[in-house]
Amino acid sequence: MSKEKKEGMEKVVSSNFIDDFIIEDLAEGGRCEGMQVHTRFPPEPNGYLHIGHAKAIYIDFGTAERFKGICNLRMDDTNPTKEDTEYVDAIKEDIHWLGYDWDDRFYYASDYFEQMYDAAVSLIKKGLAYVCELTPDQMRENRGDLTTPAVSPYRDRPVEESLDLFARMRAGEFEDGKMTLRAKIDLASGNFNMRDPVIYRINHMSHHRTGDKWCIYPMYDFAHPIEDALEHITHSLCSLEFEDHRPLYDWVIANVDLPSKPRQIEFARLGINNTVMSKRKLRALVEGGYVSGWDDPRMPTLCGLRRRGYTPASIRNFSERNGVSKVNSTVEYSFLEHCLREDLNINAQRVMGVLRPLKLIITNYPEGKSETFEVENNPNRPEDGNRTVTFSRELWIEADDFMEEPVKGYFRLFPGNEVRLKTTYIVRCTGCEKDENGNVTAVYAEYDPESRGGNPADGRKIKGTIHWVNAADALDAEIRLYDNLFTVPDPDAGDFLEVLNPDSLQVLENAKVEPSLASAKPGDSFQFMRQGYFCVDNKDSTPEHLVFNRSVSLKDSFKPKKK
RNA sequence: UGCGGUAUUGUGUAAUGGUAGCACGGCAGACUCUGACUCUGUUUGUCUGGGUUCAAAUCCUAGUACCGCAGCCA
Repeated sequence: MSKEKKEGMEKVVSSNFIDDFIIEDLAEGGRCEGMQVHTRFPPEPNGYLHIGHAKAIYIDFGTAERFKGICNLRMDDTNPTKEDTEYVDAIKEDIHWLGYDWDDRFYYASDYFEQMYDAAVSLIKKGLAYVCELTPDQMRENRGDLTTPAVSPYRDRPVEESLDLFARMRAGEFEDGKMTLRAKIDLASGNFNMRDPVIYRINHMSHHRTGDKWCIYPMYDFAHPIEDALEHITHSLCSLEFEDHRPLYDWVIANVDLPSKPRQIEFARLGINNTVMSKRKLRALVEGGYVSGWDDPRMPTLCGLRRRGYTPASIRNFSERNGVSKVNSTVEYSFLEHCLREDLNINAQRVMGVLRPLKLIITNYPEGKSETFEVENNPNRPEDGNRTVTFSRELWIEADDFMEEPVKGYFRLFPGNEVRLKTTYIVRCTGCEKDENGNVTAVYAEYDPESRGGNPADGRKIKGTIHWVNAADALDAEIRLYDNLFTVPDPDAGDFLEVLNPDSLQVLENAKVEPSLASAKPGDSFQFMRQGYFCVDNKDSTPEHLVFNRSVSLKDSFKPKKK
């Protein structure tokens, strides 16, 4: 769906309700006629970004992009008790990785503490703010309820007195929790955010950037509109739970002298099934040792998804195709996987890797002989060229590509059946060898020398093609297979730790992969033919000990039919 | 009981008074040196009841359900 903006403007593709509002605002006589759209992404530096943030990033940066506007990156660091500088770089890295950039517009809310203080003073002078001495407990008791108004005995404190107390709050004369600065709005409002909200609190704690310069800090509701206005943000996009805060946002904009008047628009945040997204729960997974860290490949964090093998394009597509609305919704995890497969199918090089190796011995192929074949790297991109694979008498094949007694519909290797070994020869299974427990230890086959290149001389149809690696020069590899972290679609419904999937990680120590993978770099993605997409682990893989993560399996429509 | 939101197929999202469409999933088939990819077909939907209109997902009205809000968090 595309929509025409007013005369002279570019076409906006992929319109949503936010775009519609902006189009209105930009129109003749609109709120920001003639202005450049200016948004911001304002994370609090208190944790790692996750796939839910990717949606917000897509909306903030993407909306600006569609309107040929700009988007700032701003650390919303108004609460020193929760924030740390360690997260700042990780946040920047993740945003850049996704493919977005803020040029030189990187800011901190703490850059504006002085202006915010002045703004607070101006409110006091206007009689629109007062110093309140209710303790946190007392304030809770006096908040009233749904139908009963709140009360504060300090509401009518003279301006001069509030001015004096506020200055002394800043000077550090009072201990934490002793007093607050409150906006004087409406103690009887049905919207609790308007019942004289606290806009400054005392907190004697070092801030990660301003150190000990301040011992009073502005609250989000007071700080955010000021940050937005000072940066000339035209549209402040945030998630639905701030809808109730918009009247307060607008109140601050209306009552503080500011250089611009931003508009807040709220959208629904992203939910995905079979995982959790709250910072608190992700932290519990890390700190409880249920995962190896914030970048564990099972985590929905951006660093986890990156390590898992997710590409920036797949996540951007996922975000874009989910759309933007005000409906709380939960997207199926399989859609994220689809977006990854779609990208990697086009771009990932094909290789052969055997996850659970089983020896195949071609009894009529001469011992000591070997020959080479050229294989295309990616059938979707001929320009990616070919590579060479070596074939000889002993190969590794996938254990489940052989069944001594085939199920109905099975057309891989079983005694008497013919199968093609990818790009090389057709072989007919002649039997297998078993140990004393009945486990198959090797499979025997005879090859058809006339089928070099994969096609039989007489034109007979061969249904199955299986992948293999040459035993003589195969590389050992560790392969990590991942499954959902949780066994239920909605782990948030109850105690999420109760429904952890005990089998979310499976390690295969003895995989065999083709020698071309020796030069693979950390993070490189490949399609292991007939298996799935795998990437070189960006932490644990070394040339001596290759480690691959399965990013996502290939779809598999084979269902053994029970007769 | 107050305030603010939201309801379109299994899931997500379009349609802004004029054929309810798209994507994912599912099912069936074609193709195939990946049981992949690709292609084709197919299934299922406007929260409910009234009303306005030639025509309603859309407007009006009365309900219902769900989500969020009573931090000195963001």
